[in-house]
Amino acid sequence: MTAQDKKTEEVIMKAARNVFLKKGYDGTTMQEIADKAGMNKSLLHYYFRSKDKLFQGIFLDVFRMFIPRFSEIFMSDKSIFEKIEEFSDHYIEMMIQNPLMPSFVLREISTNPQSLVDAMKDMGAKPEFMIEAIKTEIEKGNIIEIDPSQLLVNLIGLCIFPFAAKPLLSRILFNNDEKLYAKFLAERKKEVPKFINQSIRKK
Amino acid sequence: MTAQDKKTEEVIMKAARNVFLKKGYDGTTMQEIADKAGMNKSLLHYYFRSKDKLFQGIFLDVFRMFIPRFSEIFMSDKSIFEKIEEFSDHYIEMMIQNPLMPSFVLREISTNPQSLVDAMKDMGAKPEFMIEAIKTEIEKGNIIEIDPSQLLVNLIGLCIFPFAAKPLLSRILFNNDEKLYAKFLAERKKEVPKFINQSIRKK
DNA sequence: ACTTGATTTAACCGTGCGGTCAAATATACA
DNA sequence: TGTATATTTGACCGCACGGTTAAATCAAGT
Repeated sequence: MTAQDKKTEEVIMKAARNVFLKKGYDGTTMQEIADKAGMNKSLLHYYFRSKDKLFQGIFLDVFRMFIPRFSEIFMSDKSIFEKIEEFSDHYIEMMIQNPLMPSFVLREISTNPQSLVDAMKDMGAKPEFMIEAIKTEIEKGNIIEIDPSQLLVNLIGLCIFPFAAKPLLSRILFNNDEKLYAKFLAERKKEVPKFINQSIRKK
Repeated sequence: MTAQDKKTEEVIMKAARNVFLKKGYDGTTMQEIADKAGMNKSLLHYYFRSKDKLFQGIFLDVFRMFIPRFSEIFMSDKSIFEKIEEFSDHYIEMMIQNPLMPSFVLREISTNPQSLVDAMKDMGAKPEFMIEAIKTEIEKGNIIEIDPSQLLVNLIGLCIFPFAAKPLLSRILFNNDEKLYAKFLAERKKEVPKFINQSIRKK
């Protein structure tokens, strides 16, 4: 009962996640999810009351993958350079494993951004920690003077952007050669922190 | 006749652009465009045969704004540092004027990326020029060794990302204070090239 | 075996979508 | 002014959407 219950629910969630990730909320129909899950459309409404409820669950799940190590990495006692290396490595690898996530999140954040920010805070992701960590490093003279918000956005942007713009970039840069683009992304795990640290390290 | 014609067509285009930019292709209905344009829904089909045709026109128009100065900037005989400054300044300013463009383009590129790349090439945007320009600078020893593709993606990403992620970033960093976020974006016009040039300049 | 409650199905509902069409109106020219 | 042509409208179509419901099926306890 409960076992079968969990299983059905998970089958639905998995199918819904795939379709929502690919097509976004508006582009997805309950029928398509039901087909992919191999069951009747009514069953989706039996387990999740509405398309909206189903989506909220999926979206929070996906978004949650972004959050947890955010603060953790920045609260360690390692150097800022190592933190940036760890951050880049961890998040780029995660997005290599889940390449549709960035576009999906960027696409859907405009719908209800506030609830997302609230969810973030509930999960314990406090960006102030990161801002503070950067500020401290500047005061200690370990890195050059820079607006911490600018640096933080640089770091996040450099990691996420190549995934969000993949359909264009892979064609423009590599004639749509998947292998080459995968290699390009993998190299960014080292390239991004190198690029940043070169910029902020005192000469 | 032609004058009124142009006017109606432009009214439609403008309304369509606004709605499409905000809600994307799937989230937009012909009825809403007609309402915003203050006319009958059938008139949209009279001027543009279908939702798809109307969208294609809008999208190419919007996308075209991104392209023209792309190659131009990189083909001048200025230094690579100045090119990066010009690029950042021009494109960030353009996105400040059209803040919905980045999310819109990123959202819709997955639908038919190839036709976009073709359109780009038709417009004379040859990314190879930029890649070559960077390669030359490396060979001349003006900047450090770096994969030109990586540097190019860094530049573009640093410019675009803060616009694509605005709903989240403005809340996380500035408690959703529009004025503060506008200031943050304006500062990036100087901050991005400074950040990049610091990283690639030989010590 | 029978009953009870949870799960799954098929048939259906109202709504809003993109799109069509014939009639009405405005425009231009003779 | 009359007529042909371009523009604009309102009524309508078929369809697929999200969602509901009542009946069928399944699982478990007695």
